[in-house]
Amino acid sequence: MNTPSIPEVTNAESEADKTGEKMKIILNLARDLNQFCPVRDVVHRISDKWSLLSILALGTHGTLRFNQLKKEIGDVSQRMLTVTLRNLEEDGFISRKIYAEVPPRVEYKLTEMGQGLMEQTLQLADWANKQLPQIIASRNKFRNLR
Amino acid sequence: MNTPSIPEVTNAESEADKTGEKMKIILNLARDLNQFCPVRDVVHRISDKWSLLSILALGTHGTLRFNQLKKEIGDVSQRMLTVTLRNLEEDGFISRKIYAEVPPRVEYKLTEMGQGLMEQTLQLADWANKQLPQIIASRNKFRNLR
DNA sequence: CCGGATCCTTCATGATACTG
DNA sequence: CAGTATCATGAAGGATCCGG
Repeated sequence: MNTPSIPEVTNAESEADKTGEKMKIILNLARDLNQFCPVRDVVHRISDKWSLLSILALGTHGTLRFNQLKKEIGDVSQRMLTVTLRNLEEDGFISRKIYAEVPPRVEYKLTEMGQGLMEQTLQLADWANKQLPQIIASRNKFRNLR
Repeated sequence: MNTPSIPEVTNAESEADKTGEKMKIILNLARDLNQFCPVRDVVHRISDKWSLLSILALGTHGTLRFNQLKKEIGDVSQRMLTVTLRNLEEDGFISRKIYAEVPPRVEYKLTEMGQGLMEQTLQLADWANKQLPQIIASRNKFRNLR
């Protein structure tokens, strides 16, 4: 029905104000390491080796079967792709549809929330790309000082 | 019954376009696992156990000495905090100023890029918070189906 | 006070073999 | 085709001791 679009928060001026608010929230949430921390949780989910690639592949192609996805990603083992997909499914980022056929067929696609996650990730990616030269420079500088 | 607010489709087309562009970029970058991948790199940097908390603590307090930072975070070991700070420093997210005194004093603070990283993280955190109920619901549902 | 060096534990990843 | 089961391994995290 509705493709999740990004709300108009990305204003440079109001961002400073909102940053303060957000900071309080995340600080409280991040501090309680023993409790449920959504931020750490989401970061952890996308930080493993294959989740991002899986999400991006599904985001690009819409719907993929297991082996299509495997081929698309390339060097992922069967086991790790299964694990990755289960985790993403568990959190509701992808949906899994099983067809009772012979041979079996299973189709994966992003849920609406999964698309939201992808967009968040793309924003971060966008930022990361812009910082890339500076990061590389910083690393080289750091190396030379040691 | 508070579903996370999904904005209406205001400018779905331009957003979709932008997303498509970004996707191509990140896909190419993410695919070359052997090469340098800024996205994976940044995600990896903030996904370890203490980086986020360190960044947030410094973002909140501006400048902190080592033990202040350690106390602020709470349950981090001396070693891991050192490692974390070195990594963040290496990439240029924090700066480290050493005072040649006895006893030694070292002050840490976010660089400009570090503040940018924090803001990116806060945006992700904001999104994660909104999705939290849905994620929890999905997990419970998943558990019950097994 | 800050942090390097060492050793140890735990967990994610992966190679391989097997199954409905 | 799409998994599950088992075993091996390497990296991350952590405890502890040492040093400037």
